[in-house]
Amino acid sequence: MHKNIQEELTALVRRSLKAGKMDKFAGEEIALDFPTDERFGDFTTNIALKLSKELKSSPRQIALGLAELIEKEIRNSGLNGLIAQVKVEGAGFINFYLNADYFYAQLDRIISAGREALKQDLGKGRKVLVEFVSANPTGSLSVAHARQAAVGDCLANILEFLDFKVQREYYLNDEGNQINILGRSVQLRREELEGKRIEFPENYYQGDYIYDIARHAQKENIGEEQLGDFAAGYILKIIKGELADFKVNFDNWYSQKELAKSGKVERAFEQLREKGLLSERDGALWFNSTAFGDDKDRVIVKSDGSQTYLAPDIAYHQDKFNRGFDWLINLWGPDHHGYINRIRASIQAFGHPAEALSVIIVQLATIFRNGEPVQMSTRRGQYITLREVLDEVGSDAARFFFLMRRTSSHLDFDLEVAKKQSSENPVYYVQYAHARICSILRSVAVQGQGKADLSLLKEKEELNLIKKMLEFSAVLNICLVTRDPYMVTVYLQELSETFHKFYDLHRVLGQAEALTRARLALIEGVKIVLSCGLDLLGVSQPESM
RNA sequence: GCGCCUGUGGCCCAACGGAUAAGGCACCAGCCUCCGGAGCUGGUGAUGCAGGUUCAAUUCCUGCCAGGCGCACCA
Repeated sequence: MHKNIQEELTALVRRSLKAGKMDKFAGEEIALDFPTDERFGDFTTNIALKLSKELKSSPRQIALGLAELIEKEIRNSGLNGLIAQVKVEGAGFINFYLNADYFYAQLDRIISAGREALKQDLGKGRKVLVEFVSANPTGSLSVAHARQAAVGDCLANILEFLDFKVQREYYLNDEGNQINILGRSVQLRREELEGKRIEFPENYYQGDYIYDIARHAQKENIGEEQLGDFAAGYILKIIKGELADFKVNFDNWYSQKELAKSGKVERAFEQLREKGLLSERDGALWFNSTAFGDDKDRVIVKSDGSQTYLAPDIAYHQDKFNRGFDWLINLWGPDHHGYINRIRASIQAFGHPAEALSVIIVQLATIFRNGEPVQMSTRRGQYITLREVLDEVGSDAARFFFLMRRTSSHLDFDLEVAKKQSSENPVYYVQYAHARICSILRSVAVQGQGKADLSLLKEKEELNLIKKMLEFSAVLNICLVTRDPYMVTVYLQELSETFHKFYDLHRVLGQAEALTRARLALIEGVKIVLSCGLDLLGVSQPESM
């Protein structure tokens, strides 16, 4: 019951508008929000402010009139016991104050149903493909990939929680120029190990791991032609290990090599040609992407007959749709942002709506140590790797930190702060709240006999805690709309803070039995929400620390 | 030159167009005979500049200033 109070209140306002002969505004979008401050009730609407111009009346006057109608509607509907008061405040906001019973009922729902109570069926089973990381198998994953992995995995978790059917995919660049260079790099190192004099080009892979691969190639007697594949396979195993330790699991690894073999690229070309979207100029084959708003047309087959990277990519994205996905989410680094328009043009060329592709540009993370940026240089193979971050701060802190800022913002990641086990470190702040709750629950010998009387929770801090818990669903909604999971980290810190404040002022144990039981139920509810949120982030929920 | 991201107290950073701009660090003053002090309470202190849209702008638009990144028949 009253699973979605926001919707009910929205309908209520709409009915009131009609009752006030303001039918023509009833179709208007009515925002019912959590107020910015607890003093402004439990829900608020700015509809009177919005209508004031058209109605040529002051917002306060409109609000007062509308509030009266709303109160009448409330008396006529079943919401009487739910809404305590409707007040016009500020410039003309209409604020709803709910009865505590509503909050007790909601808390009860969470305790009884657990995590299920927090789910929403917004996705309705829609199939969505989240493609992320997709790093070339030519070296260990960098911190840039790490952030993409954290964001992509967390976003996928949230979408799944909201009833989308999600597949996590890694596009594997397992052939082409980079793999050739990788193979030649290994070949040269192998010759070097055999005592030959070599000259190692600057654009070859410089890292020491190339020697390791060369040694294995020696031992296994790999032919020069197979070296690229061998090395890529070797590195792919390393990457998979790094991702596994980062708790990121892909459902599918999509091989570019197999895509090339499948004939799908040629088929995509044919279809584009039929649509008149290919042209030959200067000895090259171009995709007329300007037809769909791109700045300029793009080459897909170079004048030397070889394909550009765009060619398989067009076929790849078309294949995503052919596999039944109707929403594609791609996470790319900022260096790829110029690539968005041409890929979007390609999906439009095949008749898909532009919105079917969402590209999330994951800004870079700079690693700091004691406030000093740590220098990176991919050229020498000396970039900071995911592995190093994991070894130093662990998966929990790493995931939380990578998710702590808006994805479109640069992120400063201080290794020393992430290692600290103190209040400076938000991961511990949140996990500590969870562990504290578990600790209390542990010290209760007998639990759960008899139903808790939640109406005993009358303290401000107790009600604040319930209200905060109920915001969780709205937070996930924002994550969906903004396609950015970072709000979850902000929310979990707020919920933890609300809990710590409650804990400081009120004792759970040693109260009158009925009150203790009610407070145990309360913190059990907090535990469910905290645990759910941490789980969506991919961060563990320790029972003790 | 074009495009993208970012400018909020000494430092880091929040606010799906709303009400008195939220937290944290640092600094100052407090709180454990009591469920975990990895916690809590109080204090000082902020929206780069100039216009515009709006009942309302940190948020949207334009211009400028500053920082980061990208602009291939590379991947």
